[in-house]
Amino acid sequence: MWKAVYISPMNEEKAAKCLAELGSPTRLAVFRLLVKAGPEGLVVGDIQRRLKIPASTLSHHIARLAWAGLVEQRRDGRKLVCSTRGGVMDALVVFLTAECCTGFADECTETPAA
Amino acid sequence: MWKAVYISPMNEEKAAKCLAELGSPTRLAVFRLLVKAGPEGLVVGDIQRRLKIPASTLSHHIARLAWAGLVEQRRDGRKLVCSTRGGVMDALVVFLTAECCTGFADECTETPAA
DNA sequence: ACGATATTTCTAGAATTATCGAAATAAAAT
DNA sequence: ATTTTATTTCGATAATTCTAGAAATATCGT
Repeated sequence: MWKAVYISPMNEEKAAKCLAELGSPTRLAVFRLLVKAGPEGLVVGDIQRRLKIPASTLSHHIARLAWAGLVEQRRDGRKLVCSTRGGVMDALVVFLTAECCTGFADECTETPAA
Repeated sequence: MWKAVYISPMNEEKAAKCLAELGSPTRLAVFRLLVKAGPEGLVVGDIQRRLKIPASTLSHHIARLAWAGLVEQRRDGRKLVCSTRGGVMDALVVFLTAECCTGFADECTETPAA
């Protein structure tokens, strides 16, 4: 089955921004949790309980993911639901595939045996 | 045409490392130059001339890319040839696609019209 | 209005990173 | 041997980022 999806525009600058933000192990963990959670997202407190990091630290990291456009937040009462922003990660993957992959993967120095 | 390629193993920790290193605009630019250059690679001095950054700064960034396993260097006389390490970027893209993409790209908040 | 809950903002110290000139190293050319 | 070319390592400074406690804000339930 095929599906038409909108991939948000990506360029080198935006890509670097996304890559840098995802480059923090903590933020990558947060982001992966949100991906698994799907469009319904996760409440900040749930993320905190799962990753066991102080609220202020987590808030900082979520803010950065949001700043990079990777995550969005919507308020639901006193809870803040976080979810990934559709299309951005897809765009990043498309960008990396087109601009940063060689297609020469088998010229790798690391052998499958190793 | 299909081609069998070896994709080096990837995990969250390694992915974060690669993402962080590629997250620097300068390093992303270096890496893209090397991708375009292909398996033959580029001499450090050539990269320096193209990007116009001081040698010591460039050396630092290349060292980080190498540390993350994204780039390798081989000596050719007094020149150092840099090239991307095959399979790593491919592995990163595979990882991101499998672990960080939702498949819900069209739930994007940003409309194509905008 | 008050207390409880959810989350952010403020603040600051510690750690990391970026930048680049100067000195050091390595290999080639003379 | 000395000089020239190519690149790295060193060292110092500036800037950024991480971390987390304390205080502030916002919302809900009573």
